Amino acid sequence: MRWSRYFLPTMKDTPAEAQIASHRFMLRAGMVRQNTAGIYTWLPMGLKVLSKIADIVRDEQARAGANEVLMPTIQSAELWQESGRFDAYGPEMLRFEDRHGRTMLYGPTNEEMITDIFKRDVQSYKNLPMNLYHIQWKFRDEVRPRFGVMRGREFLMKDGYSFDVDKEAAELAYKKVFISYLRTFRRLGLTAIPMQADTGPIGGDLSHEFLIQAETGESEVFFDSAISGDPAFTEDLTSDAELEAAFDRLTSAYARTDETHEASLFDAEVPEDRKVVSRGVEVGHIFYFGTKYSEPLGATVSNAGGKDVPVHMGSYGIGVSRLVGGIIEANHDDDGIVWPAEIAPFGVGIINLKVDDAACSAACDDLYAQATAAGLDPLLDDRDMRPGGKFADMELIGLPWVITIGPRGLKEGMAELKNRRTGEKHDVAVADVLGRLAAG
RNA sequence: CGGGCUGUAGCGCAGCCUGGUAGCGCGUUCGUCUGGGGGACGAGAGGUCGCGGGUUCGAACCCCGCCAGCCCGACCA
Repeated sequence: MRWSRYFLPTMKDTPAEAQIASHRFMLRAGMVRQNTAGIYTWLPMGLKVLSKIADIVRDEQARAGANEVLMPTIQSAELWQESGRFDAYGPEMLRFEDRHGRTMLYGPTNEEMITDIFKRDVQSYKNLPMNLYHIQWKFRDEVRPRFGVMRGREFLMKDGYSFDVDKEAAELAYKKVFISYLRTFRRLGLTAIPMQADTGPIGGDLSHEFLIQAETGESEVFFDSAISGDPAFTEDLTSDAELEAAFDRLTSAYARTDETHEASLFDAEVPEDRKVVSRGVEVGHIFYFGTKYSEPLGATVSNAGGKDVPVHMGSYGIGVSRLVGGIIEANHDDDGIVWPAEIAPFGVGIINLKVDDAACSAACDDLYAQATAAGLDPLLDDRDMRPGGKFADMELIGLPWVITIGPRGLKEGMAELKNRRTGEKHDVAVADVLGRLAAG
């Protein structure tokens, strides 16, 4: 992409409303614009990152055996009245009427709807286990939206739902998702620590939240530092036995948010030098809730004995749009964002220091073509601007690598290659720069 | 939803107290000089001063009402 043809409006000043780093940088780097409290438009570069995150989530859902569907944002109130949640869910749920006077709502979650979908077409345990998910916009009318996309009212979420014939099978499904989340977050460049959670308005009796550490996190977190060294964070587990063992290790160690924290237990279970007290951003939340929805909504299957039983369900959320902010919270410096490679909006930035110098522009165009051919997805800054602004903008948007070409170095056939994260700079022959980049 | 604050050009802000020609920096347009970390000079464009009402000869400014946004708290993926 050539910057001159890309809608990437950067800002030098920080809008007054942005308080935290991720919000500031997302506005300054031209990723989002706020429309009204807690509701944002995603501009091209922000959307690109959002899509990359969603694609990684999809990829990992597929690996875990889940099927993607797409349910609507707008729901009828009827199913919610059947489940009893229409009255139980507070004013956070946006309700309204259509022209016929039917009560509608903008879905804050989809348990009822997926249960209804399921029950129409699945009648036998032979079709189980089943895990269906979608990635869809949700709306929760938060009293006080803040922190940009980290706590908006409209947000993109992956929500998945598992269906099993009994509690034992359902718990295995839960554990599989638990482990798959570790891998998903790892690919996003994050260590998300699973913590024992309250089950909240979704309901149920087994629940974990996944939190990444960040100064600006909304929850206070307490955990045993030994957890983050567990091999389950870095290794892939294949057998059910390995998976269950990892689940047991991770869930038996102390890791709680302020909601469930018990100081006496923390003191008793965790040696002083392994105690971590910090803040975290919740990026995932999983629940096992048994037959809470299948019973009232009549979602039953025939079991092996020929008897109809309500399905055991779990639901599994990942805050996709929130992750964009969360990843920036965990990956930035004073100058801007520092993207993890896999979700960086472009693989490399190329700065043309002097666009009206024919040789310089030719060298940049050539390098741009090569980088494109190599699948690096480069962003070429071909704007007629002074160097200072270009450097500052490039740091702000945080691409992992930046190649700078200017007339001065070009006389010697040299370009500069800079690593955004480490700040290391090297003068490299233009002909070798992509090879050097590939070598790390 | 309690408490506090703010709405003036795309962004950041001054002006309001003490009513009288709407300003500054950045950005933006054109030109010239520039060109390795947000440059200089010159010339422009851009504003129903959040909305409605009131007071007044006259309101960005004073008064009343409303709306929106932000911060702290409670709440939340």
